[in-house]
Amino acid sequence: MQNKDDISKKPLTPTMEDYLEAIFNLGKEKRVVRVKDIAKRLGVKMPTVTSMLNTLSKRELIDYEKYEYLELTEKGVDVGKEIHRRHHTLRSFLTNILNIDFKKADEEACKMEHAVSASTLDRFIEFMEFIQFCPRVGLDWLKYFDEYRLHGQEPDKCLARMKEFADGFKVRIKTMDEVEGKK
Amino acid sequence: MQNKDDISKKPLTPTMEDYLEAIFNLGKEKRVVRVKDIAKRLGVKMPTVTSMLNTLSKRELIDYEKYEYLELTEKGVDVGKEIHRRHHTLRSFLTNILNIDFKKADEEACKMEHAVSASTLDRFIEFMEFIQFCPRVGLDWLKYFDEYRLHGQEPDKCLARMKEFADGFKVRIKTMDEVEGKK
DNA sequence: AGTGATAATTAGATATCCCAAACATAGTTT
DNA sequence: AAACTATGTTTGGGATATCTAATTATCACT
Repeated sequence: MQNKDDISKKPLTPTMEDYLEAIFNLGKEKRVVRVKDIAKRLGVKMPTVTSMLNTLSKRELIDYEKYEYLELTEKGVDVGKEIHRRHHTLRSFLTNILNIDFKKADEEACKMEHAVSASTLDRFIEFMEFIQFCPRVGLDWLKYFDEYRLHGQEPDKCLARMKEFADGFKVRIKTMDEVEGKK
Repeated sequence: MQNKDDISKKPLTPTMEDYLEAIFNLGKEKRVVRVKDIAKRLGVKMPTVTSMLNTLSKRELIDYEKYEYLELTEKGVDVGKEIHRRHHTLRSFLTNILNIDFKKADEEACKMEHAVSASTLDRFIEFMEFIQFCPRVGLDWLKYFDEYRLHGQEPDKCLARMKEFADGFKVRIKTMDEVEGKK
């Protein structure tokens, strides 16, 4: 009993998290999850997968009998889903905000997902929501980031962009006033 | 010779990077870098440090003879400096943009620094510069992020904040026009 | 110079994660 | 059903990074 408790308290390694995420994703994509597919997805060989499956099974994160189909337990699903959420969020930040190409963003999100706590991840989400919704700077604003990146902050251009930006802003506010029927 | 080349090509592990960063930082803080200090900084025991020093020495990242003072080689300095740069940049993003408290930001930056490539890091830097300098949304803008986080996007408040924001914007543009002596 | 405290190293063990080679099972084809 | 092919597992071993306990070196002080 002591034993069991210890196991459930021991934190998962990043590697374990990767396996659980992969199994979670494969489970959605295919009828059954195969050792071969996990190996391919994670870039490791099959024996490595088998041994990790034994570890995850001992930790009660998957149901697994050798040569049989495998399934995540409830606990395993929770972890898999959470890691997937982190991956998706971070990749979204890297592609949509920083404008990094998908492949690279995906790779780096995969490493970052183990470094970032749930609460920090929530901040990322809030920040992205903020940019999109309120104040209505909106995604257009990020176009200026693109220009900034490509042309630098040459004062003239910067000023011109600022005006354009402020004008668009006024129009939006006016529109919203009308829509909401307020002064 | 083959051997040497192989060593120089093998990528550094995240752990090695942590040691190099720690040594780099300690080198700036103290006259000499001690095993004890590295151990304390990284939260490991001294024998662990000794064995890593041997590894780093073989890799020609530090100059090290047992019981003697140790120093980073040129190569080691490069790595240490780069990791420090990543750490600093990511922590700055987490504290200044996402408004995460220093301690937590520092911890997570320490893990993130190994996940992020140099080019992605550059994007983080550019993004932070963009927010500060051009278009002059500026750091004030981030105050609205705070409010957003705390109060959510209630339409009324959001509109009010938008107006405030646009007004501040006009003033700034006017000021800049005058400063730059343009129409 | 001798001694005691502090620092550093060696020795030996453990845990994690990975592999290749050999073996075993399951599935498919003839 | 026998043989062949896919897939999965076991065995045994290597690399990395960590620890404790025991040993050795260095430093500072009297």
